[in-house]
Amino acid sequence: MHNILIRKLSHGAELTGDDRGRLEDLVGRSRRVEARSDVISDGDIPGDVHLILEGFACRYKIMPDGRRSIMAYLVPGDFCDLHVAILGSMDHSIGTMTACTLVEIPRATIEELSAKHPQIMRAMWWATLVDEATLRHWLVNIGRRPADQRLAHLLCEFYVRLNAVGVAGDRSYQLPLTQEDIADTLGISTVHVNRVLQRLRAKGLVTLQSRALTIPDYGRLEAFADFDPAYLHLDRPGRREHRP
Amino acid sequence: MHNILIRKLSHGAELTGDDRGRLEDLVGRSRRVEARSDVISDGDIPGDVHLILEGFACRYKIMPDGRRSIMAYLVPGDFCDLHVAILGSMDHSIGTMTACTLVEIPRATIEELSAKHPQIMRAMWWATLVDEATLRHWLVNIGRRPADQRLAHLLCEFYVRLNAVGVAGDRSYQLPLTQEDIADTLGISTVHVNRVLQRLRAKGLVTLQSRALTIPDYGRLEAFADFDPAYLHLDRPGRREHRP
DNA sequence: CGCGAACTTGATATTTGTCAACTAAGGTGG
DNA sequence: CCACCTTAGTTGACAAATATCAAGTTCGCG
Repeated sequence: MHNILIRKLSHGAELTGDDRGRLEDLVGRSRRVEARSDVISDGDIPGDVHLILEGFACRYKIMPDGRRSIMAYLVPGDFCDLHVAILGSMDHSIGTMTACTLVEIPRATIEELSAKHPQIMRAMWWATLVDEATLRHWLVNIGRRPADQRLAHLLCEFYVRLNAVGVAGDRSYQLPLTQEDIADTLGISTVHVNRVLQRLRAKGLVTLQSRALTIPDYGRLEAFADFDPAYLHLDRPGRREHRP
Repeated sequence: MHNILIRKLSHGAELTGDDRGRLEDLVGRSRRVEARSDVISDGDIPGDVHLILEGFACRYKIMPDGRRSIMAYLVPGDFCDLHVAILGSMDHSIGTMTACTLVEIPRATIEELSAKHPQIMRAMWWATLVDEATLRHWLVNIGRRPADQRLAHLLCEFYVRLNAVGVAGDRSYQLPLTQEDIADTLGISTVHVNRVLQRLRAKGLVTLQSRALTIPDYGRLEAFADFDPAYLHLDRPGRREHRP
């Protein structure tokens, strides 16, 4: 059941057979969370580390004036709160976009794994580093690109990440976000998202209707957005495995 | 000589005497880098991990159109490129603001430490997590706050971080940044930085002349910026140690 | 003293935000 | 199956924030 976890961590370090065995024996409770609800809230000190098995979620923070800022999206295989195992309490919330299935791994298990299985700790550290690289790219994206490129960049990132976990088609994927979600991600207003989206449509770069995003020519979108997937550290550069 | 490293890592994990001994024996070459030059460049695969002993540096990236984005500042005790030990090549550059003294720790040493000293690896992981939390806060700052609050927030962060490493005064510190640096950090134009700075001055929140920043009333600046230093995970919440 | 970099200022253009109304879509109960 | 109702998406007019350009001015330094 945790193939997805092993697959993810294998990217980050050379796991031994023992490491893998240990990970396979991990039987966290699995938990179902409905769409548009919180998995963990700002200030919580969760006793378990949550891993997404299925669904689509985000990290977000509500500011004192009520505005929301979305700082990351989480797809299957991503950890929600690995950092609390080390850092203490949550300084933001995790909310679902779609219904999600999560595994809850007791914090003590993480502690034990990291004490006794250096390669597993290393792989988790690696996962943290990839998240950090992603955040740096988001910062560049929001800080120095105009709204239309920002949006295009986000859509490219989704395309690559969703393909990597096998939940996207050849030139389209399900994007369970409202325009308000996108606005809170890119730091622009909802109305502006709407207009920018129309501009991208007019340029023939994307189509988005009833949560289905289509990219007629991915290369063109990538060029427009100045997107380079290297920072995601997914090894399949294209989208599907090579099958002879 | 590496007191500063031990001090930093001690925040992140319970180091054993053996761990500390191992860290004390670390004699990396020390390297001097002049102001306004690159320590490591985008695309490099450094053989050493660099740690700042003294001085002030930043992570930045140049975009295809020549614009620059500054994604982080580094002060004494910070790692420049811990991630390349795990991740591969640099996806951004490190540049100095002032002259800096760095230690170069061979990548192999880091590998060995992380294989044999779980607490040290854990502490380095912790350092990564703090950097990540900082990036999330920067993202919120840039994405959802107006320019004057953004700048105030940045100045608060410097105040707390510089105090924690003992290079700031009671209500002032040296800020070796030009207005252009600040612009590239906050994602606004240089001219706008100038105007916003004047507004902060007019409100009596800060003074900045010839690289010296003064904060007459830190509490007021903090409130204005909606700044909460918790994400930095430095234990001294105020600024100087309690001396009876 | 002079030179270059950093800072400052004003005028103007562009991007983005806000407000308010309206339309379309999806879900629910009758 | 339809009427209704709520939420998401769309539009226009206007306001505010920020960018750009161009011309000074000041500052630090050789």
